Amino acid sequence: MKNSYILEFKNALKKEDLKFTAQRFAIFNFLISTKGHYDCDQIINHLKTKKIKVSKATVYRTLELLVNNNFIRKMILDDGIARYENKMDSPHHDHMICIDTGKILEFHSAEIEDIQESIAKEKGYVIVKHIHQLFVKKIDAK
Amino acid sequence: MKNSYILEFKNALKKEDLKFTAQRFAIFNFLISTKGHYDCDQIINHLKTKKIKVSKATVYRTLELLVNNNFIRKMILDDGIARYENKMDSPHHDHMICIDTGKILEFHSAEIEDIQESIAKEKGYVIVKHIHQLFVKKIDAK
DNA sequence: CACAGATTGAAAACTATTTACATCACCTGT
DNA sequence: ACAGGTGATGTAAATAGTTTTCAATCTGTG
Repeated sequence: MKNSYILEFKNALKKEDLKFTAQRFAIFNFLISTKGHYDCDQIINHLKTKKIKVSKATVYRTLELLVNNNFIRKMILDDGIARYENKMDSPHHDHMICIDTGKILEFHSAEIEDIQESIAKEKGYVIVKHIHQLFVKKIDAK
Repeated sequence: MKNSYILEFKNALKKEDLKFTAQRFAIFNFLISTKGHYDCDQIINHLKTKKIKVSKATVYRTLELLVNNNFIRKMILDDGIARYENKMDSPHHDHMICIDTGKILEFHSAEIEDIQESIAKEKGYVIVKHIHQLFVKKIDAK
């Protein structure tokens, strides 16, 4: 992880008059150093393997903080469970989820985004955010 | 509601060896006669105004039945709450949700669907289903 | 280095949904 | 019409993810 990220994190905390704590940093550090998509339990388990114990409450509180400060992105699949992913190194994208393996791939289409925009505009709206998830399976799987 | 729909419903029940009951029909009838998007509580409340009392458990059980038989469509917004809508008279579409009013509009773009397909194909997948929701607000709202 | 106030962890509270189970209703054969 | 068996319903408890409460602990500042 780039050193500047830690600074950005500390600045974001300072801006909101929040304290830099070991728990907050551990969660930030894990998500910012990976490209995966994790839910709350996976984050706790990962930290546990690193001998870092953080409570569920703190994880959720920190995740909300990181989302609000644009360090990470929250996505809710249709199982209703929230996953979180690094947003700092990754430009906007949407997701393909393999229904057999659970594997999550990313995709992006400027074309789709443009069409979306014009559809909203046509009805007198602007898009604030969007969710676009493709649930897929391998072509060769029978 | 077209009479043939009732027949289709009865046939679907028969096919699964399920009984035609007042509760099942009330829920089916409400959703099939409307164009809106409703969650479980809204459905129960609506039926209550018609003096029909149905338990939450039965509503969920019936909704699952109706989804499986393609009478209705289930959509989960990112608040994690499931909404259900008539699928019989409505071709496939996606949703725009106004973040200020909660109003749900429908949209469809064959162009987007085509691009989606080719994106999935490119990675060796086929799309089984997809979720595409635009969270929007009125252009003139400040 | 002390202290006010923020943060944490544990457990309880919440919310939507699902399940267990006893009761009730429907369908069939008589 | 009636009895019996099976499926359906309602109530309440169980789940599961997430949020909140609150006492104990830690942090940044003076």
